[in-house]
Amino acid sequence: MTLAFDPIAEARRQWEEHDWHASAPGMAAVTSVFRAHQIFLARAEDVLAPFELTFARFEVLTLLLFSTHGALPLGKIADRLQVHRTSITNAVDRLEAQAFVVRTPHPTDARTRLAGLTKAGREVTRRATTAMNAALFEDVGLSSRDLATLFSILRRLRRAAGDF
Amino acid sequence: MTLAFDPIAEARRQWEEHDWHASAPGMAAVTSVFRAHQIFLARAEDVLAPFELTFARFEVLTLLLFSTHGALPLGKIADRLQVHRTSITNAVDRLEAQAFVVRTPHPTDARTRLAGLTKAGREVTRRATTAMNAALFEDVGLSSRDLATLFSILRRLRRAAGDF
DNA sequence: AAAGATTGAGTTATCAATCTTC
DNA sequence: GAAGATTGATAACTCAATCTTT
Repeated sequence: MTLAFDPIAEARRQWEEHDWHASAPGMAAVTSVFRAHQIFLARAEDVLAPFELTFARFEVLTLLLFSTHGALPLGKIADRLQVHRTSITNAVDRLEAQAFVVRTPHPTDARTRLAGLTKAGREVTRRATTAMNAALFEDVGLSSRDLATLFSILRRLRRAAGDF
Repeated sequence: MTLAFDPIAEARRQWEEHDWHASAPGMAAVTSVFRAHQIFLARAEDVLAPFELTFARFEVLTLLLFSTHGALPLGKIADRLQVHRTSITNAVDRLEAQAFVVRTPHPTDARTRLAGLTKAGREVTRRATTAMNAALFEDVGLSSRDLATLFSILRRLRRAAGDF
């Protein structure tokens, strides 16, 4: 669906017309981020579909792959991924049903459960990551300079939001 | 939940360690966009909650408010908002239940249905927009220069994705 | 009482299939 | 047959409430 005009620039024009000058740049920027997210998410899901993975589950898998012991408490995963704990319960349920992950008891705290990669999980994560690199991350559709600027600006935003 | 380090910079470091140098900047940029989306969405939903609106429904309302006749075919709304038609059916169902919107038949094409704002819908949209401007768009947490740069870079991305 | 995890309810999104009208 | 919209199924997220363990 290609439009004959930039819909966000059009919205910004509307904002200006209503004398919301102070809000127009912020509105345009925020809306642009929403649309960029939508574009990237669609591409990512396309890449991951053959592996029977969603982006949410892919994030859990990569986090486990890069963690020191290949296993993490569910709450820790939620903190790192900045989502609700129940989302992780759900994601791990599905990953466990796919035999990519197993829940194991915490060695010293019986309340805590660890999610750990299985052999199959480690394998699919490697293959899916390779696919994501090739199909999305290596060619986002922006110049190196733009990528660096984008990261830099959004890092300030994340900093201001208290991420780190 | 504040971490002692920047989780995305940490992920980029992992990518470098695995010799995925060509993918690291793209991964960091894409992941940053995802997190920025998450931050903005949470803020927006907080602002809209008192009006009993979600961001998805707010988008439909503002589109109708700014359309010439205050009413649009459902398919047109889906095209402009770049979402699936069924999402609009669902959103309009709820907006209609809230009496913010009414479905009316298309004057010449019986297949098409128009979604139009009610008086209450027009009012809540105005109030919600004012709140969104004050609480989010007027102070995104970035400088004017950053906002402009962000918009400019993401416009190139949207252009490359075929949005306009 | 507090922390970790899960269950159930409610919302939103997509997809496939269906229905009506052109 | 194609276009516009809806219905039913599925996935994911959040929230409130609950259960177990500390």
